[in-house]
Amino acid sequence: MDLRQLRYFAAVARERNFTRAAQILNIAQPPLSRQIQLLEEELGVALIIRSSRPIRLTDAGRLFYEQALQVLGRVDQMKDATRRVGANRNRLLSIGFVASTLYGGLPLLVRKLRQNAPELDIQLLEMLSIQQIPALKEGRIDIGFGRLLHNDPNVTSTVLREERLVTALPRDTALARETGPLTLADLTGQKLIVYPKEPRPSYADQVLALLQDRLVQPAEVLEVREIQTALGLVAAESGICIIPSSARQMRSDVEYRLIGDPEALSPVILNHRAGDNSRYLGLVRKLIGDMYAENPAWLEANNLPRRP
Amino acid sequence: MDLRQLRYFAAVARERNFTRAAQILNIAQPPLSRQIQLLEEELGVALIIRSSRPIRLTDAGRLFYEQALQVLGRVDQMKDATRRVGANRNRLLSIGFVASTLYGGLPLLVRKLRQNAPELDIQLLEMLSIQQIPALKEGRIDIGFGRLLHNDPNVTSTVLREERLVTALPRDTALARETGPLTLADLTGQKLIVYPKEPRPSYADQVLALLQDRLVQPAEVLEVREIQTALGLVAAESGICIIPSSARQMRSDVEYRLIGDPEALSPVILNHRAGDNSRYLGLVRKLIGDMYAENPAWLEANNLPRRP
DNA sequence: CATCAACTATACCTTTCAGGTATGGTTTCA
DNA sequence: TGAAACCATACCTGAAAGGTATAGTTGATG
Repeated sequence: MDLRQLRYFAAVARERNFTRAAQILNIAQPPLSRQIQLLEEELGVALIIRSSRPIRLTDAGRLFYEQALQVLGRVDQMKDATRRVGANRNRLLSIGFVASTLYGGLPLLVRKLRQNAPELDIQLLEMLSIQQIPALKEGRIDIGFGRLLHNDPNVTSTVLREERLVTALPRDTALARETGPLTLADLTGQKLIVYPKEPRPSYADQVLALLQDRLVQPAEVLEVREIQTALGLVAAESGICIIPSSARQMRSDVEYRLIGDPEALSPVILNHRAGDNSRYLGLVRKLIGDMYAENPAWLEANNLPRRP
Repeated sequence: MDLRQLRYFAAVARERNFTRAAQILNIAQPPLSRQIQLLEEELGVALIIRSSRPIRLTDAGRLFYEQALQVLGRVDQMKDATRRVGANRNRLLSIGFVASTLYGGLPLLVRKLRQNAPELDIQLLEMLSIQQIPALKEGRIDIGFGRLLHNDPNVTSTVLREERLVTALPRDTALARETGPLTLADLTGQKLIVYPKEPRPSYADQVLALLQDRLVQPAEVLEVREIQTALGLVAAESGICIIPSSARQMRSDVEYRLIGDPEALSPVILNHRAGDNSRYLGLVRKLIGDMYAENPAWLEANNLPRRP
């Protein structure tokens, strides 16, 4: 399979006609026919129903068509972005982040970065904590914001803050009617939703370890792929979920209650390559320090007293 | 450019060594070298710094590397999904939706669909109202949930409900301290954020027309790409935004106030191909009817009295 | 129902280009 | 400085993309 075949297929799918598609592609009809056949053979799936005029797509073909358009669009964007960075001599700063840090200061940091270094091309990539390590080592990202400590000597980690945890609860439930913080023990017998399901170890393991250390037994544990799914299930009254405090902002139709236990914390960790002394990393560190020095409301609400 | 070149580049970028990458790819080093050169020529950008051992990537090369991995991953998923639909004889139902319908019943509809038709492979595709029309006509999607009426005779639209609008306001502002509904006239002189910026016409034009009909003049109009961006800016106190009522759930760190003017409504529209009498469309209609007949809290809170 | 135009598949041929081997040039390290 | 490792260039081969010609299929029309 290659991009050429995707382009060919998209043209046929759009036109519903091999002959016209071939004209548009500026090739002859028989090689177009053969390329589509090769594609179908590789996939082992019929994409086109040829015993009708105009031809029709199978369900698999319809799915493939939409996906092919998306991939081709992605490739075009990729070319544009690469040319932009290369042609303008822009410097690239790639930032990996776990979804739950999106509401905990990251947007503000990016805005300040853009103000302080307008020549920077900033690429934001959502990825799990454990995925940031190889990405840093391979140079795919320059810094990562995660929540999991690791022991790779090639990657340096700085705990920026310890963020408090909250329980996300369906509305109109007994726990939701409590007004003060809950304890981990209060969660005994609840149906617990954890994320991310894989790869492991992940934030899910942090939550489960926290409960186990307190000998708290949930009624059931449901593992899901990502935090948005988890919160959606909470909203649908399918269970409760423990999330970092700042991630409350992600969803307004559930209740959130702080967890009062002192160990109910999740670190926000800055990862970068060991020995990296690039000036943009220095700038990032400075901007984070400035942000924390302002001690804004969002920082105070979600975290322990700031480390010196 | 083709996928082969992306795979080759990713191997070189990973290994930092043409010779080793060639071994891994099971080809000889010189053709690998040449393919990378062809890629660089096509892009017009140097991706690799060869005057160092190990070789290094340029910034453009680093960006390209990460993007290439993502595209290759997407292609693998696409193959898997296509094979799954084709091999299992699953039927495919593709649903296009605007982001703001995500909290207005769509997840529940999808869940009910899955229960009622387990043989269905459901593809959810976020796309703007105006993009749903060609997607329906081309068979890329089967149904669409949008908010814009159109006049294409090949696409049938059904207004499911008229959803009330709310103003999203930064916290601790004068308007946010009002407790009852606002009027459109109350928004005079505010800095207004509208979305989506393009393509037009869009929901942004609906909002602007509403204000103009009431001769309401915002201080400024800021156009952004999508609702999440808009709400983020509201949270950052950069302005206010008019959104459909159910989309309140998307963000909890801003205030929302209903707009009391009777014309402050946004239709939720079901689009499908004219004459489409497939049984899944019938099932969707039935399930929607059932959902509305239950008159759940979310429906009552956000909408006008249900149509018969 | 038969015919015909439009369209897709198959057969065979030509051209292009991907990949191979051999060798030259460059970088790094002892 | 020399040698090893590694990347680039040159030239060759064969695989595959694309071409023309023709056979087979569908659907509309009389």
